[in-house]
Amino acid sequence: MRQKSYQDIRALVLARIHAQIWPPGARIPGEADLAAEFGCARATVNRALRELAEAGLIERRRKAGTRVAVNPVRKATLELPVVRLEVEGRGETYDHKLLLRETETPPDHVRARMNLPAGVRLLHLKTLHMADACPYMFEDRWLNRRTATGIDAADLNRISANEWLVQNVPFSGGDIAFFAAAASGDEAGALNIAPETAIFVVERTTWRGLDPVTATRLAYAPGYRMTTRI
Amino acid sequence: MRQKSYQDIRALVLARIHAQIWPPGARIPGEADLAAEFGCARATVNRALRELAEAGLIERRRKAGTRVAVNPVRKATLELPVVRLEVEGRGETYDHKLLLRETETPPDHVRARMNLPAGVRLLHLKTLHMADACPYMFEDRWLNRRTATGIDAADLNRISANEWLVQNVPFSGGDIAFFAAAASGDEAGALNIAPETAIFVVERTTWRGLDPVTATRLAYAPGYRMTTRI
DNA sequence: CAGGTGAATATGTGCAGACATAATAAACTT
DNA sequence: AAGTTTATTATGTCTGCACATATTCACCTG
Repeated sequence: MRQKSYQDIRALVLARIHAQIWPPGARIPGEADLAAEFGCARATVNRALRELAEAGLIERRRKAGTRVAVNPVRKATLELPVVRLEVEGRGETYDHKLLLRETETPPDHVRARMNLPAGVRLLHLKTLHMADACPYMFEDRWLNRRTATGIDAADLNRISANEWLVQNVPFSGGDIAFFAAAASGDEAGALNIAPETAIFVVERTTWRGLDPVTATRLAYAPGYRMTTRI
Repeated sequence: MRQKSYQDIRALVLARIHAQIWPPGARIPGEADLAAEFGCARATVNRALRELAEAGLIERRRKAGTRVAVNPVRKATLELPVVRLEVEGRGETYDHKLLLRETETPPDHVRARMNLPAGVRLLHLKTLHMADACPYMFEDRWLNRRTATGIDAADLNRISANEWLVQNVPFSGGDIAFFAAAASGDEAGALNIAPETAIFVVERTTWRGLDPVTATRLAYAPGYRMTTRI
């Protein structure tokens, strides 16, 4: 290891933390010191430490220095791909059925989530996503035509609303919630399971600036596991 | 905005993507060009674009250049703090009860998750975590004494195993799964709910190098929502 | 025309130096 | 002694330059 990369430095620092040479809470040498010790530029040390800080393993503050995190808040990154790619990524064939497409007045909890005034009418979609011809996920979506312009011209039997949106309506942010619920009659019927079965639910609201784009409730068929590594 | 920071550049590029000046799939100018246009160093542009790439909004390849992602795989980062901090962070008072502490032979599925040979005996812990004196989460944990050395000396009535581990056994990685399940008798009893109620479950296995440290199943009380923003 | 080869090019990373900024510690004042 | 100002210091970031590396594309060759 003649020339040291920032990844090498990161690994070296991580090793010392794991070996408890620098135990939790301890202050580690400054960037300049480490650069001198490892024989590289301070910028290189900086990048290594910055990444470790982003991962929650160390805490950095100006003047105060860098210390090993006492309660390392592990950050898990979940990838939220388009459903089709998620299914195809596992080698299964994807398909979807549009079950409902109506303009309706949304229930209050949806209206509240989207921060819209009373009386608005939204496009309501219900879609069943399938993997290898088996029910995979039931999607209940409310769409704001003001931000999702062009949705009425889309052929949602060919391309799912999910996919149409990511490709056509760039959004700036969103809220996501994951929880467990007992399957509603609607969901049980679509997924072909008994009502009240425990299912994994994802609720997502996306925004374009301050304007809501869409609010969705994704009900996954029993057995679904969302996984990641840290 | 006399001097431009990498955050400014990032925002400028993001704005062009949102405004569809650079639509999905389009190739954007090279770093050198952008640096010239924005009047900053290439390194600054590089950092801005690197962060956007990490967020999944653009895709970069050497020689091929940078293009706007067609299917932006949104990455949600979940913070997984120690239970106590999660509860206290919401202004509730935390408490926990150690319900079981035995050395036992783990069931096969646990043994498989931890990649351990048949016949091993592990420390088995059951803990009920509470928020404002109400059952909050039931934790079923199996611990490997080889990696979690010192656990037998810990006073797990004062500090939860969860917290003892993060502070004493640095781990190098782990697998996490989130899913919904019907509450088992054990879980229903501890959480004081009806059996078969839909609950949110997190299963985590952590490793130190190639050696397993612990395998846990966290069963959250009904109503629990794991949330984040993207 | 198939297939290999090498030049061209965009990103990836390293370095040294400089200044900016935040937070602490020390000095000073009232 | 308490509060305020000032100096110090470690991290944060920018610049300009250099070289590394992965691809692509054009070209050559059989």
